[in-house]
Amino acid sequence: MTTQAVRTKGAEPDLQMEAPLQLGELDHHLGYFLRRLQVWIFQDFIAALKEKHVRPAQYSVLLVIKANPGRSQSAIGRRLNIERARLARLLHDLEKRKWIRRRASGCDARSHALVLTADGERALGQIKTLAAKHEAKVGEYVGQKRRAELMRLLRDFG
Amino acid sequence: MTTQAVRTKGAEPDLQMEAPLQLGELDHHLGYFLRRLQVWIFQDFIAALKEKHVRPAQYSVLLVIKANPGRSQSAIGRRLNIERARLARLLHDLEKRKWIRRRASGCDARSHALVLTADGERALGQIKTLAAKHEAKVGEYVGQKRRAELMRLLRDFG
DNA sequence: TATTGTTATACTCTATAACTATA
DNA sequence: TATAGTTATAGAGTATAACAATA
Repeated sequence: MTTQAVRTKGAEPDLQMEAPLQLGELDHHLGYFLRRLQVWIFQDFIAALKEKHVRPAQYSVLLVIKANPGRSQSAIGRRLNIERARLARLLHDLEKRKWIRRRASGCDARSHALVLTADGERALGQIKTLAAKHEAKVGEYVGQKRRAELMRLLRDFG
Repeated sequence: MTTQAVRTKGAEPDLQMEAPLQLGELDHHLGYFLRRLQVWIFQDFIAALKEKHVRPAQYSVLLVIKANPGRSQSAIGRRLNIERARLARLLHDLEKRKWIRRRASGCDARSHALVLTADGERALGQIKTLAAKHEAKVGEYVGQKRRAELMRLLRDFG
């Protein structure tokens, strides 16, 4: 930290400072900046939900099942852009916790109708409380006005 | 796709339509929407750079080394938020391709001074051309105006 | 033939810990 | 003691392919 010091004209000789690193062309890539904020938010979410052992993808699946009870795995997967192989394992885990049930579809013997169990509803209630606290922290970090603008600009891609 | 049909009042009886899935509370989480667009952009980037076998993280490291020749691994890692263990392996791979060199630092025997090789400069030139085409596609997908607004709102977090 | 869901494999990325050599 | 870099391991996410059952 003290090597390769850069002396700026007016700076104290003893105060050795590193030149800040430039981003180069990275500065013109939207994906880079999206990624940086997304990672910060997901890390905060994971920390906030750690006690419940719920990851972002699991949370999103629980919410979409609650909002659309009885729908099939393929429908959920299409909505959230989760690959069916991955969703199968994710749901297997949620079923082991007794948070969801896969019922017979009735219309199509190939597909399952996904629903939350009573346990799942209860757990999701607690999870939502933690997620709301997390989202409040996001608002502080990003700024309420900027958060609202980002939501408006990004909503079309969800 | 034809089961669990929902008949809307004025719709043709034969045209069976699925009700679109609701997002539930997910609709109020900035992280979800950020993630959806970020994933789209990264998938497009990976496809665009497939022939060069360059992943987003590798690209970002190459650009930052070029913009800041001679800096240490820890400096690069801090700037891009890449963990030092992961960066060590990433650089090992770039070194195998002869795109970068780790020189002795001169000031601190523990650290390496990272620089691009002539091969690396050449490769990066071609890579940048592909990345620019990709970024143009991002502009089309997102909309030029929206892209500019997002850049402005997100730049602080990069 | 196409779709739903399952299992399996491989690769990337992330998170840790343990280790060395230097500071 | 702390930092720079390396190696190893485990977990999550992603991308495939192959398969059985059903449409």
